[in-house]
Amino acid sequence: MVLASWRVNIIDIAPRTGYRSGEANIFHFTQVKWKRILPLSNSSNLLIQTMSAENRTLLLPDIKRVELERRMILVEANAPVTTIYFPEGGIASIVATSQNGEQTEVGIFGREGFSAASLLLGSEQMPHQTFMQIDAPTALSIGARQLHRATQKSRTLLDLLLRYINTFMLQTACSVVSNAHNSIETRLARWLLMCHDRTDGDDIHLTHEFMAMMIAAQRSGVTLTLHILEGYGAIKASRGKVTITDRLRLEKTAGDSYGEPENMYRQTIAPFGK
Amino acid sequence: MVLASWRVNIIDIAPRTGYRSGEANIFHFTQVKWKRILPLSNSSNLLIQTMSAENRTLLLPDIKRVELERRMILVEANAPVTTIYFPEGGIASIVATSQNGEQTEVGIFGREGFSAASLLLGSEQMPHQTFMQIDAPTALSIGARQLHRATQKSRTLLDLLLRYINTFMLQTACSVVSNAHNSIETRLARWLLMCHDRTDGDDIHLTHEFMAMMIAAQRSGVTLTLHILEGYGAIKASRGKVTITDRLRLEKTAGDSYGEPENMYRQTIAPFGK
DNA sequence: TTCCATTTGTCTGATATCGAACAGTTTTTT
DNA sequence: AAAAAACTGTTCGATATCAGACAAATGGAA
Repeated sequence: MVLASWRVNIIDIAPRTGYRSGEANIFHFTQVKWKRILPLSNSSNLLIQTMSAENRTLLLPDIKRVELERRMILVEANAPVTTIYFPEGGIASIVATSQNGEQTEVGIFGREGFSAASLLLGSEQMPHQTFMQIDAPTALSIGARQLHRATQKSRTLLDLLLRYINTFMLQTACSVVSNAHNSIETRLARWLLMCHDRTDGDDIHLTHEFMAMMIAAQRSGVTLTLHILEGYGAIKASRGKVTITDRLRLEKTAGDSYGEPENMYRQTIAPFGK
Repeated sequence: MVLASWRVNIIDIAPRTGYRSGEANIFHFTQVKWKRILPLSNSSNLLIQTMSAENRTLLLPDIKRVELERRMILVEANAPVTTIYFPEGGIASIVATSQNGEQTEVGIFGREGFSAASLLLGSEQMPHQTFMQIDAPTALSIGARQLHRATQKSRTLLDLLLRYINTFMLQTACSVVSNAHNSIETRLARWLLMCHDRTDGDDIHLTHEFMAMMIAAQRSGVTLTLHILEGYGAIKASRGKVTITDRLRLEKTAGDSYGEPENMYRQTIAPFGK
């Protein structure tokens, strides 16, 4: 059973439910906590940071600051989006579910992006689910309708968000290439780098099972590959956690599968990553 | 050597050059012929067809009708786009080239779309190349600057084109999934269906080598798989040509890897496909 | 017609990854 | 503290696909 907690923001009522690997849909909702609003200009979401003061002022009345915990669903598949989130940390994952229950990641975003981007491309719903993979300390949330209205009032706001969508499209395109040609080792290195860019510090809290889904591989293959990367001295793996110890070594392993979307983000939006 | 014929429209000066398989970049330019302008409302490009008469009027002064022949490059990788094409037939392919020279298709479009869509997302250049895979009888062309200006004047025009971009993003996302989990057989079936949707009749003129690149497989694997599909009675293959004889059978083979973007196009833009 | 580039058919062994299993370890729940 | 659940380490045979080769067939060019 999956509760649609994303429909409304709820204060401390939803006990964190466990999940079983192997179930068709393992991502259950979890709680959403309200936080007081700080000045938007202090937001660590890069898009909020980058936009003009006027655009921030335009959004301000409709924005709330919330906490996004692990496994919370931000966008339900095939259901209208009501709330948009601009994470101020953490990592969200967009996944497609096949008829046989297989889940495949088609993209990730963190404080450099926002959820349900395709709303701005005119579609209220998509066949993909978006959920938090790693806690966001906080995120700014705004009603879908309110955001939509703001982008109609301000063309510069729309343009900024569209530029982000462009980098996200490029990320997806790179995943097409990576899934087509790269080894598990390369894919995992690329993916760890993408997570590293979006987190503070060098620790990534995730299980092998999760990573397996993200890079479209077997769980046992991930365990094996993590050992190889550990052999290079690039990472250190422990239960539920991977620590990046030598980023350059990891970049070497990822080769040209990593970097294009990140560079485009830097060129067209704002400084990003490590 | 790749000549940048896409920079200007040229009348009958460029002899069609041959190509050798195995070269780093096998796609050479070919000729562009001018055609007289017919009323835009008669265009078989679905976006042009679908937009309001006002939006067509807005574009009209800047539009030319041209022929796009096989292997012509519509968008050069990492170079500013100057001309946008709305095909009235044929198929264009967007490919990424890795450092080792491997080419991977990240998407296709025909008369349902237009080239260099990311222009509207604010980027003048992308690391991908777009070229004609199958002749377009004709296409409507317009300067990048002119199109950009038109979308700033008309929000409804922009919205229509953004809706198309959304379906294209979904197509790319489906390719991520397909490359991750589907067999060559499934991938090829999906890809043939996508081509079938965009062509008149049931013949698709392409070599196995091309198809191999498109679905990220070996050429010999494609030959083998075509025989399997032929065994089902789904297609008939001959030199340089695949004929779809049983589309339903092909859809069965493709399973749920095919259909999502096509359905979204139908729901949000216009009738499409077969 | 003859020639030659292109395309297809068909092998081969090599190998990365799958898919599944099970034991051992750590964490959470009761 | 005991029990259950979750996670990791490791193995192993099966297999889809790779990667490369070469001959045969086709079609356009000379």
